Amino acid sequence: MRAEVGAGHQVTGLVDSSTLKPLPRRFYDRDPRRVAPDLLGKLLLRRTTAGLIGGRIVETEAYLGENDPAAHAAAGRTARNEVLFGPPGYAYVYFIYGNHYCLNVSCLPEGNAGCVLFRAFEPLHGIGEMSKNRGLIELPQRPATLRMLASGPGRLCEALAITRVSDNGKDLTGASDLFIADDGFAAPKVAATPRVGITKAASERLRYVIVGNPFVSGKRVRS
DNA sequence: TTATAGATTGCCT
DNA sequence: GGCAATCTATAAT
Repeated sequence: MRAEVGAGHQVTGLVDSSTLKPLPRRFYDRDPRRVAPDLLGKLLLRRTTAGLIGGRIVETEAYLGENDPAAHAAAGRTARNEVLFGPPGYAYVYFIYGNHYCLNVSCLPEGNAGCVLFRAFEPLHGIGEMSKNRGLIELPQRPATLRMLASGPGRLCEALAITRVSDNGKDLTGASDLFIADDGFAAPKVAATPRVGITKAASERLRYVIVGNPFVSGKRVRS
């Protein structure tokens, strides 16, 4: 039997949003292989006119910059990826497969193009608003349908209404509407697995998940 | 200028 | 489990 959703995960409950402050820039001024696992358990949030929406990050991937063949930065600096080469803590949003956006945060100092891809979060705030953004008519009640909100990088962006035009280059550490916060929750157990959906450097274990969390994308988490 | 692969998702069998 | 959708960046003519 699968554990009840939320049990063991929504430990801290819903924190007063006014107390949540963005993680500082220095958090991102490190190797993405450290930033990515450290982001697990943090909150990815957006302030909207309908209130606070988002949830707890449960899955991330590290991309290492120009020397990582799977990274967008591998081709060098272009108009598309220039945010990656800038200072840490900024949103890099790109459009993929003609259908979906993906959200990353730049890491390391200016000139270094490392980043972390956000792949999934556990919905906590604004379930109704995020359902609307995802085009879901009825509010999800069961784990299986709650997973449809933000388990996967494309779904995650749609749930938060993230697009390249509106969010690429946005400072995630400042007073912008999009930010990442620490509410004190600590991920019980973290695992590193191969990255998803890539063909180059596919054997590198640079995908990080909260072990056993039902909101991780894909079918099953390897431990 | 044309071709192709892509850090995905959802619908079909 | 297979594959179409749909568009963009980049490689190939």
